[in-house]
Amino acid sequence: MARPAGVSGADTKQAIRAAAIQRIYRHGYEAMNLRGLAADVGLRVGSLHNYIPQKQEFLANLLDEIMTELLADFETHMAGVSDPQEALRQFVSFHVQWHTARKEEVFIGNMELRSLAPEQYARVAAKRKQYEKHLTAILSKGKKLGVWTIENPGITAKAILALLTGVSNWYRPDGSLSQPRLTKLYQLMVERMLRNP
Amino acid sequence: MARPAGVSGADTKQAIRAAAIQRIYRHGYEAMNLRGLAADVGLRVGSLHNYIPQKQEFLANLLDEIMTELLADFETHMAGVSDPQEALRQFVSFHVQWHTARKEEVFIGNMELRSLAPEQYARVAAKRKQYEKHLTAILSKGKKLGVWTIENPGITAKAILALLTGVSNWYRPDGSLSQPRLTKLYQLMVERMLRNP
Amino acid sequence: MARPAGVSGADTKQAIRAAAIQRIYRHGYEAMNLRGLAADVGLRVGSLHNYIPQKQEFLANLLDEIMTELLADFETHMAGVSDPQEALRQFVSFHVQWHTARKEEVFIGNMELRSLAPEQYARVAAKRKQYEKHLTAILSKGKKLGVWTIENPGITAKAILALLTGVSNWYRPDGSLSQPRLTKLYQLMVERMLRNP
Amino acid sequence: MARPAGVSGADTKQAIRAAAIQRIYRHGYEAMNLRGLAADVGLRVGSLHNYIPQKQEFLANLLDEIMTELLADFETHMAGVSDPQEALRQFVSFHVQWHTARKEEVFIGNMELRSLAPEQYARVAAKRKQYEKHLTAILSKGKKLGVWTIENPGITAKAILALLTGVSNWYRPDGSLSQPRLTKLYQLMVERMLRNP
DNA sequence: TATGAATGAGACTTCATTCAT
DNA sequence: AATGAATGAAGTCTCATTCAT
Repeated sequence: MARPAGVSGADTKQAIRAAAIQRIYRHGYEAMNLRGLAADVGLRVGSLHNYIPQKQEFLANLLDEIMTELLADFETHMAGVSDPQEALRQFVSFHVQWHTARKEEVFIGNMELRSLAPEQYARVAAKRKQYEKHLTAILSKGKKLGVWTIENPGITAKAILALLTGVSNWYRPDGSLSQPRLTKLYQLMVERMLRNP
Repeated sequence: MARPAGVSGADTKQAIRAAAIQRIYRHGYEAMNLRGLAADVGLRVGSLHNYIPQKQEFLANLLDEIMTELLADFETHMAGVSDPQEALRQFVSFHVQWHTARKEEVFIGNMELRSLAPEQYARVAAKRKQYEKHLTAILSKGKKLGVWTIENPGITAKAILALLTGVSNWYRPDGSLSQPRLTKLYQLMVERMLRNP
Repeated sequence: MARPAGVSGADTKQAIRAAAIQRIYRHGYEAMNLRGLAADVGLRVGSLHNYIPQKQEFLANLLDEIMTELLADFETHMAGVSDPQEALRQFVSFHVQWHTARKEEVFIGNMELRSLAPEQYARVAAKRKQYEKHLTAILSKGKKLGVWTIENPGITAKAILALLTGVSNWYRPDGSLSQPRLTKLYQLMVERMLRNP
Repeated sequence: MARPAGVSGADTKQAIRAAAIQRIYRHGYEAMNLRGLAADVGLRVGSLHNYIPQKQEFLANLLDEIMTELLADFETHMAGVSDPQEALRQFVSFHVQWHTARKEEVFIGNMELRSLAPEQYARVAAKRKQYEKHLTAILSKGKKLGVWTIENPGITAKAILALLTGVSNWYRPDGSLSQPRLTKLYQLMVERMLRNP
């Protein structure tokens, strides 16, 4: 069959992206086969190749897009904030929100780096590092201003990121904990960790 | 061909286990192919089936063994400790040590659950949950005794686990940070998080 | 989309033909894919089907056209020649010229017969045979008149054809050898082969 | 099924080689699909990959082997011959014999070079060139000694090769022409081409 | 006339697995 | 215990072809 009436390529592309994210999240990139992905969006496997010429490139682009969006959203969120204590609160609220709202994406963004070719890896890992550096910078600034006691801002940043990212492992939007309450909890934990004695 | 002189089946089995852990850690279970695994230990793929009759079962057993060892080691480590503050310190030191010394194993123990069949999954996940419950119990006890301010021990346990487990993402044994210093750092962070105001 | 200004269907058809000859010459009919052919002439593969409804038929027509042109040009070239020695000289000059000027076409005309369906094959091969018969007739006539010593005109014709056609394997129009000189060389070689002792 | 009783890999390898030569000869490398090749030798397509890991490499090796054997046989045949007239006679008899006895192989050795990757091409083409140089050397020597009138030994070598190789296009071992007679015919044609006037 | 979307057949290749030796 | 030979299912990808727009 040729092109069905009223079908737009852009819609299909979005559907494929969404389906791929779910499959990669649940079973990993290697286990995501194109046959299943095609079925998810109502295509035959041959048709998928109009949208995914190479599975490997598709993954690299997907991860790159995710990290790019994360960074862009982050910069929007943090615009105009300079006080480190406020910046940290905003960082936590941003991170918790993104990592609960788009947990599948951040999960594969962290996990499937290992499935990339070296050059692709470098491209995406650099963006991941950049995000981490934003947090390190906030901590360093607070340390310099004396608002927190931090011995090693680099390690502390990694620890905070691990702590916060862990939320995506268990949070359920339909659970008993509201987003604002959740954010508050994590802000408290992080602030206590840095508190002057 | 007959068995080459000086080679014991038990040695080969250990070598296969070690090679498999490295491969799964680096590229995931789905991407670990038996041909490559066989090559790692100097066998042909046909011979591997003397040790690994089924790839899927092999993974399930591997994950089960890892969790079993973790729990056994944990119980040994914690024997005779009952004070919650001391218990928490010991939990942190144990966890950090295990998750740096055997980071590949804990990583695949967390990640590759998704590659298990439902029944296998249940078996392993139960042990993982059991480990988490040990921490929750410590926190609950401390809360009851009033040594910490904890609103939700369940969530706090998850947060602490995420925080601590994160160490396996970046720690290098040949880096500048010694194990005791690392442990001390994480103990401090965790204690501050729970400290009464 | 509508037809771009200044583009005529006949031009496109010629461009496709030229591009196809180059691709078939260089990598063979089976390796010529329509996507690449379309790209060569600035079209998408879907548009190509306005000009090439069936790849297989396209090849058959192409080969048929080539042989038809060869025969027509040959008959024009040979008009009015009847003396066998002069006829042979004209045959050589014609063949060398055609097989250097249009070497891609004669090459695929010889090689890609095997890619035709039986019925298509018969149609084209008959024309090829007809060309060979012209040479055989010249040789037979010369033998009867006693101007050459030829034992087997059929085999000799095949040998001369192979000898002459070989020129297309190595001749470069921008090389050091001029067309007239080249023709003279081959005329000499052929005449010597047939010379009375 | 596993290994059938009494099957040797070496036999299978030879059978595959023979079947591949026939298929490539008849329809070209691109049109030779592994499914059909497997069927020819009574295997499933998956089994074929024990012998042909990569189709492309297989072709390159095949062509390389053919040229290597041709050169080796040639050197054996020409051992101890130094007089150029005798050498030319021996060249013709060798070439005609090889190109009738193994015409499929020489055909694909000539034709399928174009299906090779550049590096593979260079490897095989060098051997082809080497063979041609043997003939050029014979002609040059005869020219220097004054036994033949040759203006351009390079072109003459190409012409002779084309003439001789053409035999593989039409010779049938079960035809009316015996091998010795055939050889004699071609020796005569070649000698006449070079004869002093 | 040109395009983009879709198809289905078939290509090469990978892989876990089986089993006679 | 190890190997080589074979299998079949499944994987990614290519391609000629169709057709609504």
